[in-house]
Amino acid sequence: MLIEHAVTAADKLFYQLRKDIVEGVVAAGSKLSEAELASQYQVSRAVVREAINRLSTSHLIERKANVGARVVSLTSAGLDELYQVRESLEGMAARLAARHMPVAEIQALEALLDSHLSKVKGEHSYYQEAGDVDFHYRIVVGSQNKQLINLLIDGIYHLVRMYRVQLGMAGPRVTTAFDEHRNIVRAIADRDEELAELLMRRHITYSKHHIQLKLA
Amino acid sequence: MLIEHAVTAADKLFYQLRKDIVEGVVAAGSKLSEAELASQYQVSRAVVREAINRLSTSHLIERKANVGARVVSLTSAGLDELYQVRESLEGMAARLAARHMPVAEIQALEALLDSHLSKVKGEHSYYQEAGDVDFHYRIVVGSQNKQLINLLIDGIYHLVRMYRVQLGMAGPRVTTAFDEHRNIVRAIADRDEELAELLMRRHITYSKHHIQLKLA
DNA sequence: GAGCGCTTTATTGTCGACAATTTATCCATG
DNA sequence: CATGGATAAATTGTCGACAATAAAGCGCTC
Repeated sequence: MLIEHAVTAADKLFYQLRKDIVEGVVAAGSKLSEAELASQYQVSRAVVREAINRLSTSHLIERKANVGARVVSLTSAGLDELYQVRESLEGMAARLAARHMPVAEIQALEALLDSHLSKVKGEHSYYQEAGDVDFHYRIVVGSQNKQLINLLIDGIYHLVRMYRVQLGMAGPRVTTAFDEHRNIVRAIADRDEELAELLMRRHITYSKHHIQLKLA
Repeated sequence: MLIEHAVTAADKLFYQLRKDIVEGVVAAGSKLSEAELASQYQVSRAVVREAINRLSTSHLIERKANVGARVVSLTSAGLDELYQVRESLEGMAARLAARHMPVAEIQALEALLDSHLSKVKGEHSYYQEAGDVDFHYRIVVGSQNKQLINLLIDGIYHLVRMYRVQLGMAGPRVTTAFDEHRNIVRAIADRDEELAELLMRRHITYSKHHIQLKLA
């Protein structure tokens, strides 16, 4: 997983807030008061404002002039829209990864799946969280399209995680998702662009249905 | 075209800077000095910083901590990456527009093309600028996917325009693009999702090739 | 003369205070 | 009692000054 090093105070608060929002520590739909956050985190309002501004890049908040910022709400329609975009972009990422991903990175990805396999047998919890994120993350990077990488990694991924974390994602899907990952990597290793995109889109569709069960 | 009403001082500066960057008044690759901009536009550094932060959402600048912000540079590779993403997203927008766009909006879009047709015969300049932007804009809105709308309208569209404006876009393409628009609208009116996406993707590919001639 | 380290300069980051705007409260009026 | 408007409170927007960091300039050493 990528390590984002916080150099400035606004960085730290931004990462902290993003984490808290994704994990629901700061509730969805709640208002972000600048003064409140400033005293709570012991920083000036300037850094709070900067952190909030950056959160809007991740589509985690909505800001209105002279009114303030609110954490986005999680809705069924919102999940649909998000996953439509995600399917399109990540499908393309898988296609481009099949075209451009260096063999070294592909082998590393296969090794990652191997390490996941052993862990899946024991504890189910690890895999579906960090493991799945890491898997998708590597494929996106493998696409070698900076525009796409930014859009997904800095953008909608966090909102995706927010839906997944807060609406839960347990059950038998853990292991079936693993097989889907296997097949996607195989398609990439075979440089089969069509299949890689198809499998990735299908994988994401399954994932959406799984989340929607909780939402409906 | 959507009217973005500037309510705060940071809004105004943001829109102004975005316009200046897209049109090349502020050169691509140049550094954005906070102090310089503050005195130049007669505002405090706080609003300059806020405006610059928002520009990064549009992918028009790159910011490094403790160093500053630079306007992005226009490269051939960057154009490729941008248009790969654009093709994917706008292709999907056309597909969703064919599925969801209200008939009233479709008729308005057809009327818009009619009005363009008459103007194309006389002066070529109008159509390719505002006309084309307006056309794509309406289809994206017609998709009725907020996530997608934000990504395109507030995001990569401005970078797309930056490439087009600064690398030029003259020549015989003006009229052929008009026919492509016609066919896309027809597919949407026919609710033919597959064809709408296909034609949109092709349309964007043509557009890219046309720009690349200037860049190579 | 080239390269390294220190000092100086310039630029960004952070802070607290004030201004402008919105929201809440309260009183008057029908 | 509901409603509307004026006032008061709270919140965001903007400002100028100071702190921290990075870049530039300078002298020293080899």
